[in-house]
Amino acid sequence: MNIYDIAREAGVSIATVSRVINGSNKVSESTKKKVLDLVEKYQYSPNAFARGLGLGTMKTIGVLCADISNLYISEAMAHIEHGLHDYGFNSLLCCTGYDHQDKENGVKLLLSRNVDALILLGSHYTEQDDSANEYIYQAAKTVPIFMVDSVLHGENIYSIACDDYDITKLLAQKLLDSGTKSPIFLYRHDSYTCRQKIKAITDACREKGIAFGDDRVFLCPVGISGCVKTLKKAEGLLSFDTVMCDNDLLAASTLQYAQEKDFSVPEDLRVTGYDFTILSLTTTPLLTTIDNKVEHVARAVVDTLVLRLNNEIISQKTIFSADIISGRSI
Amino acid sequence: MNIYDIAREAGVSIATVSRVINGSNKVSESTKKKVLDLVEKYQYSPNAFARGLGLGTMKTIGVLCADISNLYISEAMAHIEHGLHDYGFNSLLCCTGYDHQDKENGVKLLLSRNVDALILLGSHYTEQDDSANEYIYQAAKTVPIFMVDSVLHGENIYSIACDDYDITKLLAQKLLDSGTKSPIFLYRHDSYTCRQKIKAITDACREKGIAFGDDRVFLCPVGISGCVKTLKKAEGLLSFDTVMCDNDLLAASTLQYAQEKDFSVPEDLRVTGYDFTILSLTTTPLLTTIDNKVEHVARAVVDTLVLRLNNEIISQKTIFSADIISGRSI
DNA sequence: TTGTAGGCGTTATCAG
DNA sequence: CTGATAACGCCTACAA
Repeated sequence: MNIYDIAREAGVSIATVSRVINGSNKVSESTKKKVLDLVEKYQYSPNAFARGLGLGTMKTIGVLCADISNLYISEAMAHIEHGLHDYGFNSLLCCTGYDHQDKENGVKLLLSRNVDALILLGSHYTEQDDSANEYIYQAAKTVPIFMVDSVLHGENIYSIACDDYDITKLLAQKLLDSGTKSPIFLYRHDSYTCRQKIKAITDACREKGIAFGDDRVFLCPVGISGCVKTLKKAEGLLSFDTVMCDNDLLAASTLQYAQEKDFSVPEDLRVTGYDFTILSLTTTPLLTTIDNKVEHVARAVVDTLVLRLNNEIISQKTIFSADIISGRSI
Repeated sequence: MNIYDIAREAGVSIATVSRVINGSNKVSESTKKKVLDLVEKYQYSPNAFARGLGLGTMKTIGVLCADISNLYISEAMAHIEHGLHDYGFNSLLCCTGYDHQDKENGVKLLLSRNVDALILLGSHYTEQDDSANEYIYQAAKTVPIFMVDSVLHGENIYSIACDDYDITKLLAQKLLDSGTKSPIFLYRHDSYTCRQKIKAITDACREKGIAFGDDRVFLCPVGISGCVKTLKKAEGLLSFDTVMCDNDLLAASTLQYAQEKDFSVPEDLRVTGYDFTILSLTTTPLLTTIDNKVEHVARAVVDTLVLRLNNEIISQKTIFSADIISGRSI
């Protein structure tokens, strides 16, 4: 069933049918009704590919993320999808994992699907070595790119994130002011925000005359057990009274470690998370964490994107300020 | 840059370019190289819409879910996306929420985008009143439909799920055999699996001569606080020594309630979750929960789908058996 | 091995 | 208000 079939049966031309479908007002009520009745009767719906070919768009946004099962990412995705949906856009999802080549392939793949824009969700898409970001600059020549939770400067690239440096520094200062003498930092994957956080903690420590070097930063293997193992190994290398984590899962894992060691939190060990996910509300004790405003960020991404696709002038960088959520873990 | 541009510059016809692009072997090495060089030079990639129009497919699978930020759903989605990706399919995601009309609209929307198949992810897509499932039967006339975690019988509809009834009954029996006298059940949204679980608990209780009626089944409002409130209200209505939950989040929330009331788990109150999500591993005590094999299910969905699209004969119903994961909450 | 030409189903631009 | 027709860009018989 295509537009010709409808046109034939209605006794009109395909142009008229098209007009009716697309709500042109230059159609008489009688013919409009005739056509709409047939559309209803046959449940006709125009072929999306043909339409896409003609219009040059299928109103689809490509969304890349490293891992949709990540708590923060999936929540961000929920908001983004919802927002895009409201504007009539669909989301083509591509989970790339953390490998650089796979990310590059993911971008290429979505571009080959003629998406209208690309959202790079999560701070794993900005590499420290800027030449590794070349594929993003290249992609930006084809469609506008929206970086969520990382900042990258370039034409047709828009960044929406939180002030992770500021809030982490504030949190570190708060910890140092209230008794922390020897913090360590845990992360699972390198990322833009991760680097910001490490820098913030380093700066806060320096200002208080406390040592914080690379030796106090630990990369954890996968899983809760990976984190626990890392902490046990760390014990042998240095002493620590505070564990600041790149995300809530690492923090929750640290709580499990504390339990195993029979440390009480926060008396024996202080722990902080990040992202203010549901995990921070279900642990014992509740986690002190950072609310990085996933909903605001998501809304900003969608709004910015839609404006950009309407060729309006928009800001290349939007930064929200995060909040410290006080749990019972510090 | 389109196929004509490439053809012109290469001094060949578009047919030849097309052959090269699509890896036909009936092209001489020299012309192949000439074309590929230009493809590389201009980074040419065929227009996906035109291709889709001609071939009748863009190798896209529509995936509907109620809420991608749900822990179980997002994990399932991660596996499904990954599997589809490996087979060269892309995932068009649509989060519908729990409202019936929105689900129906979601299906219609994805169908209008000419997806090759539809995955209905999560047990919220099968309504008790079968006439409410009519939209699914209708959709199945257009594309094959894959129900994940719920079972629906119909032409071109394929169901992949776990034996939620069996495992829940087993869990309930285990509880009843080890001291539980007055269980209650908590859920957040009605669903196929939810109904299975209630039935299983009811049957297990009846067999032990224990009362379990509708008065022991509670619908919780949103959030941890919603669950806590529900439990506090329940206290006034009846007594209970065990809280069986429709998912881990409700179980984790119940632990928070227990903490507030200064109940120790499992001595004063026993709690069980469902889905074996990360939550069950980060609470104190660890949750006893059900592993409903998200990875197996996801793999089966993808494999079944791909076979079906290759017109192979496949089973309409695949059921995995779930496992009880022993935590410390019972 | 290569080229020609038709078809995929719309939308949009002109005429009328 | 309506219709004829040209794009849109690709794939693929069929011919050469």
